[in-house]
Amino acid sequence: MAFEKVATKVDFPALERQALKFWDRIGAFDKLREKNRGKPKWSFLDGPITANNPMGVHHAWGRTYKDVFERYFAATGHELRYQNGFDCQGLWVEIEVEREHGFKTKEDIENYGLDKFTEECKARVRKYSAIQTEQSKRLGYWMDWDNSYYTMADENNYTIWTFLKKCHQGGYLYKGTDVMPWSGRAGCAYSHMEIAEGRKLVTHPSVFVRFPIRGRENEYLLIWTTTPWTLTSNTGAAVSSDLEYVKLRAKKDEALYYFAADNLKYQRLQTQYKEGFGSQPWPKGLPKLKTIHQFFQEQGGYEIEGTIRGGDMVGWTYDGPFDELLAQQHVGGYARPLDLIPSEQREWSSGRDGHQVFDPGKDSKGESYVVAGEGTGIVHSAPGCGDVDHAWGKVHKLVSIAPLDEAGCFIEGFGKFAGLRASERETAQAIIADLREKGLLVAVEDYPHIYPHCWRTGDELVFRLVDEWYISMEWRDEIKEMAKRVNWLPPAMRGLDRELDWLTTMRDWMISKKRYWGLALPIWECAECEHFDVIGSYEELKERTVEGWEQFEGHSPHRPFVDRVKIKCDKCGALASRVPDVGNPWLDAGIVAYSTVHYNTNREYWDQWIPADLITECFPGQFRNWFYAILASSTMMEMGKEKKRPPFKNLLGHAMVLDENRQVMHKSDGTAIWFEEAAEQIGVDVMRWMYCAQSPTVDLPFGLRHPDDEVTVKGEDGVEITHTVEGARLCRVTSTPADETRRRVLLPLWNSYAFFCNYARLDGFDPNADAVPLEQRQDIDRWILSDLQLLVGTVRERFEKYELSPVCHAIEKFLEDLSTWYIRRNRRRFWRGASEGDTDKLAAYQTLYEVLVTLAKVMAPAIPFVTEHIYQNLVANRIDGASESIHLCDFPQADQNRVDYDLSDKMAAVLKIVSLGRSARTVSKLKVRQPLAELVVVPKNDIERAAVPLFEAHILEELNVKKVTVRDSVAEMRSLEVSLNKKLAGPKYGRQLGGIVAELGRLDPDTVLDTLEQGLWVTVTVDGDTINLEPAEVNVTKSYGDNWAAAEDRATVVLLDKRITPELRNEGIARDIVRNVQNLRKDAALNMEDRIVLALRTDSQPLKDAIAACGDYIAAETLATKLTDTTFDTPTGVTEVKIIGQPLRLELQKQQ
RNA sequence: GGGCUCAUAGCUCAGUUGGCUAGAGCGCGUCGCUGAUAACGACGAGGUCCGAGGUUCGAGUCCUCGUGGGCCCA
Repeated sequence: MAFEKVATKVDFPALERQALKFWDRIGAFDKLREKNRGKPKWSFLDGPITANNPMGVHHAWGRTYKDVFERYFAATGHELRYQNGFDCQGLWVEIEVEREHGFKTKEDIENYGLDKFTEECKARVRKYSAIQTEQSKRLGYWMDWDNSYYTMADENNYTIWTFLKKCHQGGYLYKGTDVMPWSGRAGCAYSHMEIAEGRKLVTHPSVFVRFPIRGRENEYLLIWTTTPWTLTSNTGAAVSSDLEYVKLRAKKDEALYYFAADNLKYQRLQTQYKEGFGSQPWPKGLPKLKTIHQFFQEQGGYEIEGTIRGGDMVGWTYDGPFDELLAQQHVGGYARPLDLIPSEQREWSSGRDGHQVFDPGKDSKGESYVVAGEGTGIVHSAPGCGDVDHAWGKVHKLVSIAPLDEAGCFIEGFGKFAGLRASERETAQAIIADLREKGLLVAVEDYPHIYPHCWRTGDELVFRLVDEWYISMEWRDEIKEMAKRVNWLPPAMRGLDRELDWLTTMRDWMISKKRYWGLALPIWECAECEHFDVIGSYEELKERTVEGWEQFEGHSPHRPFVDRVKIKCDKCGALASRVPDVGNPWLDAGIVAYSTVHYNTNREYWDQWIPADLITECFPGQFRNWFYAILASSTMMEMGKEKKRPPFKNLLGHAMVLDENRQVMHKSDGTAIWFEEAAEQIGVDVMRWMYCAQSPTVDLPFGLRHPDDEVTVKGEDGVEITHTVEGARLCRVTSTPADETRRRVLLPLWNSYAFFCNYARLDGFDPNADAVPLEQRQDIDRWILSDLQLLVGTVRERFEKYELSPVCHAIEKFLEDLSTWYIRRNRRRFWRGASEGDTDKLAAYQTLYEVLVTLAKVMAPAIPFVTEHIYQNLVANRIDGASESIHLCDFPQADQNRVDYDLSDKMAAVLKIVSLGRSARTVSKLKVRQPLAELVVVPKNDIERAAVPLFEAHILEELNVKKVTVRDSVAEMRSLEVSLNKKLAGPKYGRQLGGIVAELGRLDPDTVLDTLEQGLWVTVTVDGDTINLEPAEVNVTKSYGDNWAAAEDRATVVLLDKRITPELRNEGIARDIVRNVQNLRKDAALNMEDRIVLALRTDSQPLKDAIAACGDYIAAETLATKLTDTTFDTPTGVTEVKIIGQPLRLELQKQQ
């Protein structure tokens, strides 16, 4: 069966949709799994994708990696699991469901009903996981889509219970108080992992406040803060013992102030004022910050009365700014009842009685915590309002005063501030007014800084003392050991270093969240004695239930049903209830190396698939998210085992997808590109190649979405798509990088394939014919086949190392050689008319056929669609016993016996010589159509020397010369002129310049050239001085006379004979005529094989001469049966052209 | 202030264990090819490989110190 004709214009998205249908029809994926069943396993573990929104192009990079590696390892004969994962639980889902209902507060949810609410969360996850599944299929992502895992599944949740029980058994699980970033709107704390998402530049009123020192009349500590509300809860003032503090006497009221000497004239945020905060500029209209010196000058001036070391201030006590508040007067701190305050703190004095100056000491690197700089060198400390303060307070016995409730508002005990929301601007103003009234306010200013915000509600976060559940990180060293057993890729990312860095600095892991939709923490706490226990499985819970089981049974372990189950307290026998908190979602994702591989339910299966060979995800954030969570989970699950298993062997990270201008794309401003927009406008193969070829360390500038330019794209079966699944209007997407990729990779591949097919089809090439033995093929055939083996070897090697970008670059290089040299050089072998027993032509077909088929197989993992199309036309149904789909074929093997390094070197030499020859033509303005008599090559080595005769025919044809000769030296054809580079030498030698020039002229030019080529200095003697001239200071100009055009590359020289004889002139004209006739044939829509009669009319004698001399050549090249100078009555084609500036009329008549 | 990371052509980036005469694409300029042709190619200009030291026979590559960007954490 003949090959199908291939159009040179191609609609890639349409072709991709055909391939999808084809795979569906033949059940390609199932057949692949069947083929590989029982073979060695290659295990991929998917990091769950958040099933909360449709997929954008930023998701597609990682998903492409996943598919490409899976396809490669399937093609090399491995059994795979193909399990995709969806991340289902957490605040992000709640927020969207809340939004749909217009809920504002947590009460709204409780009033609505937890059962209905969590059911809707589940429904949302199901909806978007279905959408993402469809989108992923369009990406060509081959997965076992009916078997995706969901982190909300029972097995996932119960396996986390197992994990948490192990934590508890190890003594690592505890309930703690800490100061956590808290969102009043969301009503919950954020773990430190999460707050990074919402950091924004904002301006807050910051205050300089004075604290009266007790026992020192009219003397004050000067402190500074950007959060005035925390002053209500001040209990301490931190200084550095090593720092020098000034005593400043203000003239206004004779008050004496203490603060760090360096701060007096310190210009705060000076860099930011000039250069902005990272990428964000200094806020418009905000004045530059003043120095403390300026404040006091403006208030009447000051005098410095001396200095004091911080160490001498430690132990001083002072009056707090809000000592009148009830909260400040409560022994042991506020606002917890005394019996819930840790016992060692119960004796501590109240805030009011405990205000003191202390030195928090130095950090692990020996640096003081308190430094001069932004503030005053005296740091206001409120252990109930700041995490650092909290830690200091524990050490220095400063009580915690916690002013805020769940909504972020002041509680009772804070006087007139009760009920005010801490993050409101008015609250700060009320505090400031109060300070002013009391005479404690020294200065107020607007201060810009980057401050954490709730990443979902946009609320400013406040720091709040909370009860939360923690996993202690005492075992962090064991996680580090686990991290070290993993191969972190790409090496340039230094992933291990980053992870170890995180593991070193990370705090205890806060795993609770006071919300509704998520893992039910399996912690049951006794209402009477506060004893708690952790349940490790469904069975264990069932066993220990004393109440509520019947209400829970049959439900997933989610709120509210699991909350109904009560157990008996081990300690006091009272009823214990589940703590109402849900779990941190990274627990859900962290456990998947156990839960989804059935650790608890099918250990044998788990044994076979873990550790996974590969995980791959987008880098930013994952070191403290999934990479961390999965390592921590596995470390705990393996604890106590003799042979501890890492969850995976290789971790491949990649950078982010940005827009074409390297800006982050946002859903909110319409710049985020939806997957289907890109897929149907750009084409998935193109996108996939972009992702694969990109270095994983570099952000990918994908393209641009034009939110004002709405488009309609054709989907499957030609159905028009106008909106995304979520209802967003489809918009135009442009991408210069994608256009370039298509032009540079996909089109050359396509054109090469089309070229082959269209000739093979006319010639009736039979791919099943006996192969022409290698030794009977041309050298150029053996060369491309040799390079093909090398390519296959390289690709396999890089794939095994998970280095996709070099795979693509090697393929691109090969494709370029194929397209611009092999096919270009061999075109005539395919064109020439069919004749029996033309072995050389058959060899050309067989060579190109093999190259194309192998190349398609090599490229198939990356671009599965177009390679399938090529395979279907070239192989399937044409070769006996061929696989049905390219993705059912084995990945090519390199055949070392066909590698010929010597031949590759020689071909590289030819390419260089030809390039030099073209260069010589270019500089002499001798176009290639003009034949020339001779090319002289002076080779630089034996490879070049041998390459010239070996590939003589190609050189002659490519450069259009009559002969090529090799010479060992061109010294006799060359004249040299030595001169001085006066621009360099002038300033250096001054007056001696003239002498140097004269001396240079006396030297033997060949010797000078020889010296320079060895990189040596040229020595001359001027007026008795020996002068050594650098190579750069001496120029040697070479010339080869009027008859030769030269080009050289170091030792390689080519010379082109410029002399055009009348015969050569005629031939050149003939070639110009042929070219114009060919154009005319094409314009007249003739078929390649159509015969013509050709009429050439001209008054120009040179043209007539050329036609007379080369008529046979012209006729043969243009398939003219006859040449004439009489025009036709009804010509098939007519044109007037100019050859060497002379007019010529061309007419042709098609022969029937 | 600390950690990580980056710095190579006008732009975006390659550059393996040190072996380099430092490359590619885009852009720019000049030109060519002409039955793969709405495709394609060649040639050219353009680099103190951020700076300074060091190790080495040899450094874009390794080390130290700076400078400047980015990210993260305080």
